[in-house]
Amino acid sequence: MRPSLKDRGTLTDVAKAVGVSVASVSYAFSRPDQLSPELRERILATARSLNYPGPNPAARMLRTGFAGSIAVVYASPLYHAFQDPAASAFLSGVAEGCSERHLGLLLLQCGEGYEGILRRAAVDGLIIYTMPNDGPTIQPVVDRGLPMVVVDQFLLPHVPFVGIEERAAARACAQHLKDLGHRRFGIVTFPLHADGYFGPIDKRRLRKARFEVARRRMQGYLGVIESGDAASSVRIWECLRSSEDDGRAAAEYLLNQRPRPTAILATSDRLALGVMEVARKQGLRIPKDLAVVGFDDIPAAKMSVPRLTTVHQSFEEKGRTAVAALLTEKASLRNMLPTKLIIRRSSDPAIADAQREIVIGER
Amino acid sequence: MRPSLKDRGTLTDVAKAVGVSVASVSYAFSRPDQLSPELRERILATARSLNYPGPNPAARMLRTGFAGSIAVVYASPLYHAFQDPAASAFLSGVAEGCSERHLGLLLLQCGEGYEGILRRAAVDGLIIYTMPNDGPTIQPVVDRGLPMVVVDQFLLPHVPFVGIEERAAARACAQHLKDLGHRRFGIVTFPLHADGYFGPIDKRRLRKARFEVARRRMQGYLGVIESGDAASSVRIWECLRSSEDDGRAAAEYLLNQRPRPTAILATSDRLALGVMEVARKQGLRIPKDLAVVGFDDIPAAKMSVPRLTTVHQSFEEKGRTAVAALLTEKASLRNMLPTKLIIRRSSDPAIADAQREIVIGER
DNA sequence: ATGGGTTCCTTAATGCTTTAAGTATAAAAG
DNA sequence: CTTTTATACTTAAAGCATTAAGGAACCCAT
Repeated sequence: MRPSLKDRGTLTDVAKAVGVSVASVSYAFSRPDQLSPELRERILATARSLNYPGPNPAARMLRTGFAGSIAVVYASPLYHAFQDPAASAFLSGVAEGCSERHLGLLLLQCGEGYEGILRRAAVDGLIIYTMPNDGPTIQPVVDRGLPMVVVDQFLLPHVPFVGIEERAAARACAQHLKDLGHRRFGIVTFPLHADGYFGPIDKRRLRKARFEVARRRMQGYLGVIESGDAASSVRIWECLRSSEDDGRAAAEYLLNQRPRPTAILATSDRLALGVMEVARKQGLRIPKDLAVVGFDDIPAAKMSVPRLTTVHQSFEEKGRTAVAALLTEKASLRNMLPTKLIIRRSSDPAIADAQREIVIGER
Repeated sequence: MRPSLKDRGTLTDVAKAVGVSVASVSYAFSRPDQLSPELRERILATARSLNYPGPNPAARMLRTGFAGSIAVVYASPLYHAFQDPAASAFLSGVAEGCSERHLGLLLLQCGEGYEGILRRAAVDGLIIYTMPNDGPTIQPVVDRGLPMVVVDQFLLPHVPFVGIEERAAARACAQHLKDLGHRRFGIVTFPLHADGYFGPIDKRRLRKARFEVARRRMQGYLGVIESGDAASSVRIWECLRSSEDDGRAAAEYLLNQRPRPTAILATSDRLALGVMEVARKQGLRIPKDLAVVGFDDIPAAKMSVPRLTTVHQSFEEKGRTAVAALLTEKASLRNMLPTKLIIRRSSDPAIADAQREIVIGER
């Protein structure tokens, strides 16, 4: 039988068995330079024979105040993070940052029932990712007083932020379509609120939006669409999640409006891909009958037919930056990463297939 | 300025300020039923005004012996886990299991330089995922005496295992191809050893393989290929990773052998997809000139052209099962999940496009 | 008035380690 | 032979909380 944790001794037991002080045993494990090699080996050998599992992590942490890992706090169910390409890429970047520094990466969900673990998690810092702006949810986390960073969401006072210029990027998308002559728009967005609603929405719901990223992208789109003198129309559909399925549902609504929109802006590529699928099924030619623009430039965006016009941003870089900002004493409060508008065939008939894409905003 | 952790007090300080015992303060935070609502509110209010961040997780853990999270130990660089569809799906299942039970999920990398964090990580259990059988790497982890589960790798004594019948599933793939008349085979596998080699390999390297999953799948393939009286040939290429790129490299080698193999078995779908790409570029028709079979049935397998014949397994289920096995007192030592051979067009010309697939081994 | 049951709070033991500072001994320097 | 320096180990003081068991005060029924 594998010896269980309970049968095992402590530093003190090992010290007694060897006949040295506990300090020596501690040094044997964590500071070899403080001991003669012989004594160290004797201690480690005795430890092995006593099935001593090594210094208790909790006691060590209590003493040193250092946990050796950082947490990412995620608003949606945790397993979504592994299914959504954007979240997945972000976590990939965070993981890279953690690995480099030999830190563990703790994934935490927040929401009702999870306050306990959020308060008790043994970590050295927190990366808060895309949480809605609902006071109570985040308060226990903030109260811990741990180093924090917020990513792709509303700001917290004195907490470094990592993200992109959402509004400007969204404006570029809308402007691109407007320049092509479009005047009747449809917008598909992932949730603005965490209330489980999906369907068409009005301006009021928009103004009170709790999810900052969605709110800003909408502001960007609408700012452009509603500016200028040319008459323009816009319909908005809010989804429950950011998936192709949700995009399909949105398209069913938007494409049945009369007059039909000639261009659809989606706050994510997955939504846009769902829209394109329905459009194609309805016999619409993209981009001739309908222009579609996504957001994020996930890998699938350049493999769709036609290729999807979208805003490129690097989620991996975002993850790495978040870790760096978390661990830097005097990190900048605003860490804005660059974006580029990538014009592909789904919006612009002038893009030949050989040309593939035009990049705007490259550095 | 946000108050930092250092300025903050302890349970004792709060107790003194309120004029009660530390026990009462502790109860105020973790066992409300032990206190009158009035006293509890008074304590919490004082705690807030003192900027007390709540019970210290390390101290609590030291006392209770419970960390509130479990770890997944991953052999490759952590960020690979977010890029590989199989690993990602597995973690998704683990995440689901953790969320359900309100546990945190700690991602740990193993390998040189990571012994420290592996020994010190504050968790209640460990899920060991696809580690190679290289004694020293895993020993410090095993020595901790924490509850463990191994997944998709070699067995450890008295440690529950979660996985599939690798050999049988691989046999089914090879048999399927043999039944179709194939006699000249190519095999593409992800690493058998952790030594960074890639290229053609011989039987000796195969026998000493350190990665159990690859070893078993190869045994399954070869057992079928080399049985019976009909003369058959086989060439094997070992890759550095399990990516489309690696599959392409393998195909460059295998498809240039003369006589050319008529069927290629890949230990993962990503490898198989890479192979198909190169085959197509070389003007080979699949499945007419070359049959290709993958493994895992990742989402991309049914979207490729032609669709990919493969072995279906549920990684999500594997993740959920692993968590359950880890947390169950008397978990079975062998938790074998079902697989199905999914025959699609990439191997079988008889599969019409409308038919899509034949499933063998469904329960 | 007595006994039993609650409710609310306190006592006190315990969990296990890290590390600055100190001591003893031996080796090197003067 | 004394003094300095280095090495090897020990002393002892934190670090912060949980929880079983105990006690005081009160209520209710008999």
